[in-house]
Amino acid sequence: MSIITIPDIVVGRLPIYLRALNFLVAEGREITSSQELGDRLGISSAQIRKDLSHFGEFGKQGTGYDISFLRDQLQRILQVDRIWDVVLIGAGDLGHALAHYGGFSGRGFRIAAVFDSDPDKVGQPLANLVIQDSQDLVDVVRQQAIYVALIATPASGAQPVADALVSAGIRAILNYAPITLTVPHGVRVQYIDPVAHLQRMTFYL
Amino acid sequence: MSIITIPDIVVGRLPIYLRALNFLVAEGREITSSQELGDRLGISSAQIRKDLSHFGEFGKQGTGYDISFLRDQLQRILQVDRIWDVVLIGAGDLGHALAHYGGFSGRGFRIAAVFDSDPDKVGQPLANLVIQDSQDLVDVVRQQAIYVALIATPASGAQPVADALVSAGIRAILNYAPITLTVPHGVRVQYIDPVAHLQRMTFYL
DNA sequence: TAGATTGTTAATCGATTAACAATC
DNA sequence: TAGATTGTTAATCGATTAACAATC
Repeated sequence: MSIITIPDIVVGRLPIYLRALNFLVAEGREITSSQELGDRLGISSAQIRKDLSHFGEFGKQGTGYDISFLRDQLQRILQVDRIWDVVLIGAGDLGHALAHYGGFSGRGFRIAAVFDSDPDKVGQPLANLVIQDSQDLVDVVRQQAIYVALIATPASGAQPVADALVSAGIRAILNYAPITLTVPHGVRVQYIDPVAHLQRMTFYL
Repeated sequence: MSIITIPDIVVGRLPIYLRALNFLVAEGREITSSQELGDRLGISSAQIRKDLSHFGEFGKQGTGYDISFLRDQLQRILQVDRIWDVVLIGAGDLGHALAHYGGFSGRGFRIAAVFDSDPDKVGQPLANLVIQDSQDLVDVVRQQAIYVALIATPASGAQPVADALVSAGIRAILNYAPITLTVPHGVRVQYIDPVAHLQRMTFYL
């Protein structure tokens, strides 16, 4: 038996390729090349071809890639040729910004429920939703069969929320709280910490 | 002549180490080890020791690391033992969330100016600032000697804004717009695209 | 001292790139 | 056909890990 695994670093570049292809589609372009794509993204053309070769043959020698076709293929590979319901925990400023963000739909995601533990917020409307009580988080996530979560709570609440999410069946967490989460094997976590990104740059200034 | 360069991937982990050390300080802890730090972060102890060894010797054999001391050293290395003024462009939902975010101060940053191109927003207060006209962006950034920027505009505006920022002397850009920016050598860019992070995880679901 | 943990070396592992045959 | 660009191989490059002497 042979298990073929795709390097995670390759998976991480696919959304960037997809984003660029959508941009090219919006520009009205029909054909591109690994060279052009690489120039735009600051990635070598060889790397793009190698990355794509893990999944199949999507181009034509001498011509390049049909942009719409390659986009469809990447959407399929990343499983965003469907819409994923997402649960949002935390209805503070960041939660509000995420709830109003127009960029999820069209790229495979929809915020389907919002939770907060503040009694003053529970019951209030947020975008097209109503803020629910965090006490009901596990039940609702389980019942609605939601597998993707955004954590937008203060750092102190993030680990307990993550534990609850995992027990409710969540499989992917995007964590905005500036803390490293501990989750069981099989649950994926990505982090967004703007300060960490800034600090990575000030090193060079 | 020999140029010793630190791998960027190492620089990228330092803010994670720093964050964990601050967490340990908050817990009242005084000493830690590469083993404990690695367990918390999901990183091997060897990697942590190797990363730190690029910058000096910060530990004691048999004992480990003095948490406060190592934190101070990392702050110095990352140059966040000072406060960097940051300019924020875009006063939409995300801009509001960033302006109100309490996590910048204490980690080396302070939003010092906010800009938007919408005449209805210019002049309005936002957190402890007043939204300024994007037309004045270059002048203000230059005069206040700001080197770090947050782009929180729609995708369509991000590249022109980046061009203006570069001409104003900005050296580090954290870009929330879902688009790859083209900037001159010497200007650093980091990206935050929540959808890209989510797509990287749905691949595995 | 005995036990523990660092800093560093060398080996391993994995990712990137250069190059080119295949072919549109 | 001539020119262009893919997909793939092999070489290079770089990052991670295992192991251990040094030493607190």
